[in-house]
Amino acid sequence: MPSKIYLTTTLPYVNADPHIGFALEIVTADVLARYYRLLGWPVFFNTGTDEHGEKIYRRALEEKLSPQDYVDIYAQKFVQLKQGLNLSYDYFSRTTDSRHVAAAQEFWRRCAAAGDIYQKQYELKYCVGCELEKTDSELENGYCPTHPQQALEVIAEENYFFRFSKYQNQLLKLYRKPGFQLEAGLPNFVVPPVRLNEVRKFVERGLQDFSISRLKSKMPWGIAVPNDETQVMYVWFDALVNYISGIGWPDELEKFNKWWPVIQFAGKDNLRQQAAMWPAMLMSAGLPPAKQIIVHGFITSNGQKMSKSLGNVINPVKLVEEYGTDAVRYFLTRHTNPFEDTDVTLEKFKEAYNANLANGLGNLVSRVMKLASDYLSMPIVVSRVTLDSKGNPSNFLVGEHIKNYELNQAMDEIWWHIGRHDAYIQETKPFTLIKTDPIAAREIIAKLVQGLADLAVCLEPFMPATAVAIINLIRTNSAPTQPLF
RNA sequence: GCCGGUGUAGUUCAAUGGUAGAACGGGGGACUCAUAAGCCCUAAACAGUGGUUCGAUUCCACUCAUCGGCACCA
Repeated sequence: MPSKIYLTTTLPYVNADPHIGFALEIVTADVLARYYRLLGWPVFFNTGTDEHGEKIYRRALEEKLSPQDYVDIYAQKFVQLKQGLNLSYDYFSRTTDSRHVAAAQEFWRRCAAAGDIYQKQYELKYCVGCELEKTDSELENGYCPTHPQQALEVIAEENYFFRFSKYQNQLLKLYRKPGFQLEAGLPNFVVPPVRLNEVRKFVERGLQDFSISRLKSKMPWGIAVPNDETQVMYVWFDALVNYISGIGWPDELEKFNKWWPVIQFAGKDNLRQQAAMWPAMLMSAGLPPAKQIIVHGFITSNGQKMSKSLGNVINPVKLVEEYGTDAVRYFLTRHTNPFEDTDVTLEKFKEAYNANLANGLGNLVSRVMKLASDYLSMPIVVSRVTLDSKGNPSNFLVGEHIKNYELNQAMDEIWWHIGRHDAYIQETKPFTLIKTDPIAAREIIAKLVQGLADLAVCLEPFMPATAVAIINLIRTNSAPTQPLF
């Protein structure tokens, strides 16, 4: 069993406000980070922002800002999530940081030294109507869907390419190897299995080398290619390197070696880049691939992708402002599917909030602590998390679900215990018993308080501030002065 | 077109070769420590058609529906 863990999210692209889908990803990673810290593991948790590339360059021009000013403003919105979502990451990687830039260039040199970078004509299709480059997947019958009358211009440009094709067999071998926290010996470099299968099928079909640079004269907003003034790195190549630059590569090798390899969280739209292209790049640079990649689904709303025009956008920052950090963390961890798409509406959020936070957890804390503060003369001394000889928590009410990234099931278990506490109060009626048998009643109340403390420990990775609030009430033997939710 | 996933109560999910469980929501009841909260009871579902089998929701085939992948948008 490893004694340390390095976790990272993908770096969101800063061409828009933080999306609820990214909030899901980073909260999931945060729960894992907090959970392993609770077990006493050294944890390094990385996140950040992806700040180069054409889209950002264009957005900056549109907003009449320099690209650097633009990304500074937008990166700030992502930095603010730390407080809003109570995130415990250790490092925030910005791909415009000078250290990252230097690392990306060194990474390029390593790949080049391995003979995996070469120059080639890259043909791109350009729609004059849109004034945009088009990819094949955007076209319908070879024409731009919005300008089907106009033929596309084909522009050839000299780019650098990465020898992806060379790594097909090594990737397939990687997909067969058991990964982390393996179950029944199954390969799990990518979780869930359906996504591992998807990327394996993709690689089996054969790999084409991909372009990793752009002409600087057309798109200057990127990291300079070493020894070529005319080219900048394509944003993908640069951004992925943050997973190693964030832990000191290449300058602080001791730190790098301590943490690498990484456990990555990513959306399903990122599968190919994260699980095929990036491992191949690492192999080329002579570095081991990631330990595991956890792939989550999307959050939809009323069955559709969120979009401004549909008016179904759920903004995580606004949700936090209205309902509080832990309510949002609660919802994202319990009421979403860890691996599939989840439909989220404000109605569902409110329903879950009322049923499970206000009427469930919040009410239970009130009723138990009211009993305790009324009838116990001093605070109950409660135990925090305790570990057995194997390093597993022994008073933790949640089984293997967190390790398996099934946060919703872990939360279901916790809420089952909350329900048991309510039922126990109903069965034993300490509020009546206190009049006839105060000793027995106080024992029941003390038991309830300890139960609350156990719940607080379990909740700590998911809802850290709530866990602290519960423990503080227990320590001072007092009922909440205002509702928790 | 090719490949893969899914289809179970109003909703979100679960289980199982011997006729299905939970949560939320709905309906009813007794109580009162608590945030008119909680507890108890209750109505409510296996997409369709065939096949294998003593017996299928569970296995197989097909149909229908639905979601995803099939490379340079990050």
